[in-house]
Amino acid sequence: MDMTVKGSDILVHEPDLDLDETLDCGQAFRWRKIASDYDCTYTGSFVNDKLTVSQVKKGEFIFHNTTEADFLGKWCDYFDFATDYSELKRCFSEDETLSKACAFAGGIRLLRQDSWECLISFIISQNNNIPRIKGIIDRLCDNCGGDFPTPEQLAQETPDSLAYLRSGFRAKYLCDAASRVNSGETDLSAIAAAPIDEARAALKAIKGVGPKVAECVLLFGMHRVEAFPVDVWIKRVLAEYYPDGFPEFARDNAGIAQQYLFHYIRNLKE
DNA sequence: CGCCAGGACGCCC
DNA sequence: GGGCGTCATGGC
Repeated sequence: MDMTVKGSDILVHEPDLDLDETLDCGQAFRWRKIASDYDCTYTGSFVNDKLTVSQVKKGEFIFHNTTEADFLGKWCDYFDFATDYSELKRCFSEDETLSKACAFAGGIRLLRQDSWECLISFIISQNNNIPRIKGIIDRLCDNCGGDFPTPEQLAQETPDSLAYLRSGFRAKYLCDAASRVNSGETDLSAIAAAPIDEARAALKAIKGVGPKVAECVLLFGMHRVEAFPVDVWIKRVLAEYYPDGFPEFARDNAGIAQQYLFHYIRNLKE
């Protein structure tokens, strides 16, 4: 990645990024495509820091109204620009299916998201579809003036007071998660640094957090790239292409491989 | 209309 | 420990 400052914008060159593939692949739910004269433009947030970012053409981006300090201190990390995805894809391409998945959507990057927002978002995601997940999270943030609620804010709610979310049976899970995080009973920073099995167990102590949601929080919210969320789509990939198990060589970055595979299988028409 | 969704829980055996 | 019905809601 290289960057140059141009007025109030930051121009970025990064071949291993595609905004559509990265911001609309089911890892984050608060990015919205807006009309623009560029290839595509998205507006969204990291915690409560807003950003509008455009893809001018393949591999070329504009981070609008961003200072160099903001870019280097925040967005550079969020987009995981320090990681060499070309090297990762070369490694993955040893496997035939992974090779196809990387070729299909080579511009996916694993965003380094906020653990609290991820926890809440993926509790909402269970047995749900992506458009409706986005809608519920929209209503949650609209209720907080456009920002994502803090643990303290959400801990004051009850399943009844969250009825406006229309999140169904998940509302009671949101309340349990908020209560535990707000009280300190669940320490997300400590979990992020804990051995992976210990971290899994601590997350699953929260009501409504099972194996799948725990893996998503570890992967997307704590950047534990060895975490491997298995949903209905990945189950299909494993059954169809990996009857003898997922390749050992990709295990340390299984979560990133999972992102390529998830996007690949979901968009494969036949 | 019926089937499904980036699942987890509670109960049963 | 594994299998199955249930849980709200709405996208398609």
